[in-house]
Amino acid sequence: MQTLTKAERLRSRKTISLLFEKGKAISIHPVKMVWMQTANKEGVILQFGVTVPKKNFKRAVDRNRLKRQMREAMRKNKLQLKNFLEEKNKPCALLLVFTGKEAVPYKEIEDKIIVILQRFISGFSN
RNA sequence: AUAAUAAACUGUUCUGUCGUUCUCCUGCUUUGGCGGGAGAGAGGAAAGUCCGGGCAGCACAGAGCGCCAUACUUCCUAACGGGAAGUCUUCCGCAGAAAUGCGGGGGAAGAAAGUGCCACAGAAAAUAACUACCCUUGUUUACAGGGGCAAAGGUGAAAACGCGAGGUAAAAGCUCACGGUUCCUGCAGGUGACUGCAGGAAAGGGUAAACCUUAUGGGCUGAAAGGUCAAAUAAGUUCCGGAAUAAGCGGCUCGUUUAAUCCGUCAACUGACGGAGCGGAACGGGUAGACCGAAUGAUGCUGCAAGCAAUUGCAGUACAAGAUAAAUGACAGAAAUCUUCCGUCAACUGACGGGGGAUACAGAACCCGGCUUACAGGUUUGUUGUGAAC
RNA sequence: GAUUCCGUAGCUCAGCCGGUAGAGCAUCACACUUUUAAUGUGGGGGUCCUGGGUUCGAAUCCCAGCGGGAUCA
Repeated sequence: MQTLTKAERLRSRKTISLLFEKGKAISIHPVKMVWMQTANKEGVILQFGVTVPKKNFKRAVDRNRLKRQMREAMRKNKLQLKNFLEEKNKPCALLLVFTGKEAVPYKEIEDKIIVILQRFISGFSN
């Protein structure tokens, strides 16, 4: 299912600030992913959020568009990750940060996110 | 016809797949959710946060001082530093010999209440006097002292009303004619700023986006305001109730008096049903949280009327986003508009076919009224240039 | 969402109640030295963020914009 429900979004301010403090990062230009394990309170195996710094993109329109594209790429490609995490029973929180200075086409964002997820899965096993 | 420029209006459409927020209907369920269907889902500037309000909390006897903002007139408005219509003045463009007219931009309380400042140059930058001119004293030319004057010279952004005549030792609004400026008075027009005419007075550089004076307005803070709840409660859902409710009085588990609402449908003079609201019971989530504030309003649209207009009144009609690490999207295809290239027809402009490119500025964050700024393409109007025809 | 400050030489900053824009470091040339560094002497380098306005005159005063920073749970 390529859905994206409210429970799958990372909404807690506390978790987000914790992620920036203690989370581990995987970076492939122009996207950086911060992740950490969480306690499985709500029965959700995976929570993620997206963010674009205001410093690099002044216009709200540009930021919103990049966030939508990243969210869309995640929505399409998260199924494999979800199954993997369910096998291990290790709930995780992810945060995707767009670190590039200029906007890139959607295709590139999607490819890079797929690479990041694969690296995350292979790195998590070890 | 075309190009430039200014203003106003407008702000691309459709289909497919997957997905998202809210509302309604519905199925399953461990009551937490999961699935299906339908509907609604960014702007003219949502932006900048430059003004003005609503709203909320706090403060508050009255007056004064201080601080901030505004400043021609009349009107509009909830209010405004906004808007409309005007007055005077100045600058730019065009027409014209000029007067003046048309279009556009700026300015206008007070410099005649007081204080300050005006570099360099210049005698002097605001109680003027260097050269020069005139009178006079020292024996005479020269030179020096005293006095008069402000016409001529040069400096400067700016030099003490302009010009002519009279006048004088030499001069000077010192006097007079003409002209200009400011103020006062009267008359006429206008709601008014102001304009015209007549009379009188005065000589006074600039600067208030220097201090300031006058008038008017402003209590302070800002939704991160503020409120309810938070380890068993709030919101919500389901079921039940019909005076269970509210206020006052009486020491008060109760009694008594008064009041007992609003909306919709059906019936018909007083009821029934449903909902809001009220009471009770059960269930009931998260934890930097939930809910209220918070989506019916100075609201939009249409028509009529008043007004030059901004705007206002009346009637009808509509309900039109509500997110919160923050929804309204991603991808693909087609159409439309603009532009460019090639080919054909045709003949200097277009038609047809094909290929390429572009479709802006920009994302609600409590809500309104303005202002400012950004903006592809299109439409309309004004001005100017060029070309053609008459 | 709200409040507030700043923008001047390549860099860090003065100058900000108006009158020709400066300092330190850097850079260039010369001297000193066998050479380099250090030192000394001299020089160059500025749309004072942009546009408009007030004024005789604006980096400075006023208005609008652009860019950057800080604070408020």
